[in-house]
Amino acid sequence: MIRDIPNKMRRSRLETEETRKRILSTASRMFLEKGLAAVGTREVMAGAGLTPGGFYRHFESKEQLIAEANRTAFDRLYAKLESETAGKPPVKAVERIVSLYLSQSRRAETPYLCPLAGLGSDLGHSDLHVREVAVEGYMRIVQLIADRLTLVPKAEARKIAGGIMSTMVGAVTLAGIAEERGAARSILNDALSLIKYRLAELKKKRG
Amino acid sequence: MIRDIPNKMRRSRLETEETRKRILSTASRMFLEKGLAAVGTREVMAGAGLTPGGFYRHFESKEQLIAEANRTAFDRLYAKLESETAGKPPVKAVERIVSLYLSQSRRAETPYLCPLAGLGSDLGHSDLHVREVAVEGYMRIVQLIADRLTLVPKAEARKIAGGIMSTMVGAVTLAGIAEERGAARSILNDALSLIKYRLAELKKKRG
DNA sequence: TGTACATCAGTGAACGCGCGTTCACTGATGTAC
DNA sequence: TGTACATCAGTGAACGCGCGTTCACTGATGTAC
Repeated sequence: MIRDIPNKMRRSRLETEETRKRILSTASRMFLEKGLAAVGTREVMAGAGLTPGGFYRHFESKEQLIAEANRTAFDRLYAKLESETAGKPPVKAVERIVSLYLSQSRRAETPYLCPLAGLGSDLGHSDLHVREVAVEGYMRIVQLIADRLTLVPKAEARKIAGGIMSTMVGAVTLAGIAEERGAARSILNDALSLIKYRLAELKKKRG
Repeated sequence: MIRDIPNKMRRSRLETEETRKRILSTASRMFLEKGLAAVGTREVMAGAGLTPGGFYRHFESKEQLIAEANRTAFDRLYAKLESETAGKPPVKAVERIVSLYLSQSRRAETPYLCPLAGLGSDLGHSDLHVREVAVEGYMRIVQLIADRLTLVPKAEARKIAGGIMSTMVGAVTLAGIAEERGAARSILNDALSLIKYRLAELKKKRG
């Protein structure tokens, strides 16, 4: 993982850009797994194969790192949900999104993807810029879902997508608390049932 | 708020018990408002009119305080939801619970009541004991809701209550991020719509 | 009921640690001529 | 194209702060007789 570039070298612009992306990717993963307060700038830099001081060549502060790492996470999540639903019929696409979203967990095979689910309350206590990034990410994903609910008018699709999003965020958050207990599974199942109930009604309308 | 007991006095057992309750009540409020990491033991003690050192006469560690403060918050929430729905018909009672739950916010008039909503992801990153208290609190509230869905079999009522709980927790968490933006209101409205949609079906069945 | 003493709630200073951040330094990169 | 120099990515030690926690101390409470 750590590249074998000799130390104390100035890097080319390309390498600098790659380093920055590596820090963001590392930070994004660590924040989602452990929470914002529990991950320090040293730990992120070490994870990216660097020493503490270099951090401030790329970011002004930890807050800025948090904001950008979350943007990175939202980008990755959005791209995944988009590619996994490409070409699928409307309701099936949404069901796929819900299935993917609800499978986020602390387990290594299905790591957290969405800052809203992995860091929800942390984000609520963060500064304005971090919250803006989070709200923007929320809006984008709600829109992605709404765009796949083509059976109903756009305004209604957006409302339904918003409701689904709240349910998914709550379920993943709660399952994260109840992990390693049977409770986690039933929390996710109950949330899935509620969402499917609403989607079933849409199918009925069409049919 | 601070009682005028002279300093450096040993307190009677009654006073000691009152002090402990005051610390828990203060901590509970502060944690819900600011998050677990952002509130220190000093700040809690000062809020309760005490000095830092006294903390360890009542609690073994900050983790223990967190666990007990959350239990206190769940007790208060449960009591409120119970008293506010006493004597109400089934679906109306659940609608009342949903309305109360969704009105939690950072505003002083409607402070956070539920650790799951105010501290969700923080709890997921806490130690086992804290998570156990949270899961227990979750279970109690789900059961409270299920007990008010008498129109359907108990197992189904529990599933529906679980789904509603995820939706509410997610919505309040997201609204907390989007605060001071129009988004917060629409997040809560969309969640309410999804829940009402499910409850409407129950009423239909009965009628 | 009165006296002597151990208990322990609360004080406030101090400890040690980890954190975000700063800084002097290094030396290849990129640029100016 | 070649040379001289400013730039700046990365290093690793250090700073300062706030945190959780500890501790010697105080003196009223509660208890033993």
